Amino acid sequence: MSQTSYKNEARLQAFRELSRQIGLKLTHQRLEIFDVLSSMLDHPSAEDVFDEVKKRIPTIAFDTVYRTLSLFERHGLISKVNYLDGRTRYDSVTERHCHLICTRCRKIEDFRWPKFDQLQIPREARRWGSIENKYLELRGLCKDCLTKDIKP
Amino acid sequence: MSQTSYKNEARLQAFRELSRQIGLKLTHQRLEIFDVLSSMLDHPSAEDVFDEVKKRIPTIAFDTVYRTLSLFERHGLISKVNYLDGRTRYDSVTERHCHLICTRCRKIEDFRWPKFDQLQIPREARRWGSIENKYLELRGLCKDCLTKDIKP
DNA sequence: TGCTAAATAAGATAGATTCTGATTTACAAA
DNA sequence: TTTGTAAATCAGAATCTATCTTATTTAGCA
Repeated sequence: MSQTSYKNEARLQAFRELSRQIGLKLTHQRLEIFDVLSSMLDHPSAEDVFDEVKKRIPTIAFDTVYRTLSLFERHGLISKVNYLDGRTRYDSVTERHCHLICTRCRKIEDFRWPKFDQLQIPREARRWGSIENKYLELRGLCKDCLTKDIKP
Repeated sequence: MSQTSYKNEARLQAFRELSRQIGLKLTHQRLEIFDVLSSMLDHPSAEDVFDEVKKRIPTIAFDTVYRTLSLFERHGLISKVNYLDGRTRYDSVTERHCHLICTRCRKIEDFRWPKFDQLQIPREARRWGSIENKYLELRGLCKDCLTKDIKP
């Protein structure tokens, strides 16, 4: 029925497969939401995703997008960025990585840091309980904002 | 005028000194807010701090506490924890440390990890811009929640 | 093809954060 | 010490993100 040409058929196929394994129903909305997020590389908020999906499914409700992103994240199909500008931002990349965050323009970039990934968690932390996730943000000013800073 | 006996005179003295350097006015409210936060070791939210401060200054406005914590954080006098349960949580400890966060009971504990602090930031990240802050959370289940999990 | 549990739409609600405008206060300078 | 002024505070309203409710629709199975 939908005439959408998916931007990323391979990732979408993997998504279908994973959803089936997890037991999530494959609705038209979910496929579009995932496809839209995959094509947005700037870590959009739920509202940003909603605005894009709306172009494909005009009747979609914000709540559906919001709830669906949250669902995907809970099941590890996507990841989210915590940086507190009040709104959660999402990322279709789930491989281990951290984020470079510009505290001025709020741009978020993915970043891989194998040395950090390999670092063993100290015994003291392991005694605390069971650690399931390491979440790292590197914050500062991106190059653009730095140069703007010099000549404002 | 105030009969409050500050819990931590030494830290408060350092706070006064730093405030002066930064150019922040030393109001009765600010001193109480800082002192209250220093005495709370469980990473309280703005509202938690407000509830405590209210016992000392019954007329204080929530907005004042909220804005003041935000101000302190911006100037590095205190730090904040990002974990998304919707509300920001604060910490009077500003020395480099990271957080152990229980995703079930939402308890937050400070944790020092020198090996991580010493890790050099890769060139790729330094090219991105100027990194001013490394923010790390270790998330999982604390011992209490783990044992509850076994016998519910 | 029909059944049923799950998903969606739409709008209301909750809850955290921020803003506005009037009043008060810290602190510097006279 | 007194006074002037910019900054801080109070009180409550407004905003904005996130969540809930209920009726309707749909995916996936028998």
